[in-house]
Amino acid sequence: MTRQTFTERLIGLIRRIPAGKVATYGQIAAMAGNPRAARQVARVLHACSQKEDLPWHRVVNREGRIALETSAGGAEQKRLLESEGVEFDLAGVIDLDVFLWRPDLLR
DNA sequence: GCCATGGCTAGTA
DNA sequence: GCCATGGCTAGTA
Repeated sequence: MTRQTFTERLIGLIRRIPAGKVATYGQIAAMAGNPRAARQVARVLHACSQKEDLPWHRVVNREGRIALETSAGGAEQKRLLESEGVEFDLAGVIDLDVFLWRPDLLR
C-alpha cells in the first residue's frame, strides 16, 4: 500500500463531492483526518483545481457562503452551482441542511 | 475583526 | 511565507 499524502487525500475527497451538493473546507479537512487543516483545502483548490480537474466550485465556507470574491471567481462558482441545482437565498447563502454532502448517510 | 492553524512550495544559498 | 478557514472575543448600541 503506498501511503497517500494528506494533500492526495484532500484531492480524492474533493473529487467525490457529487453534483448538486456542496462540502465545507473544514468538513473535507476533517474527513481527510485533520479537522484543523481547513486552510489546506483552500490551498489545494487554489493550487491544483486546474491541473487535477477538481469540482472546485462545490466547496463553500461553513456558513454556506461562497468564499471567493465575486470578481475573483465567485460569480462563476455561483453559476456552476446553480446549474447543478444548488439554491441560494437572497443573502447568497446555501441551506446546508439541504445541500451539504453527507457521504455517511447517502451512500 | 483578529489571529492560530498546518501542509506545502517557491526561491535562495 | 502562502491561503478560497474557522472560532472566539472585544466593544458598541
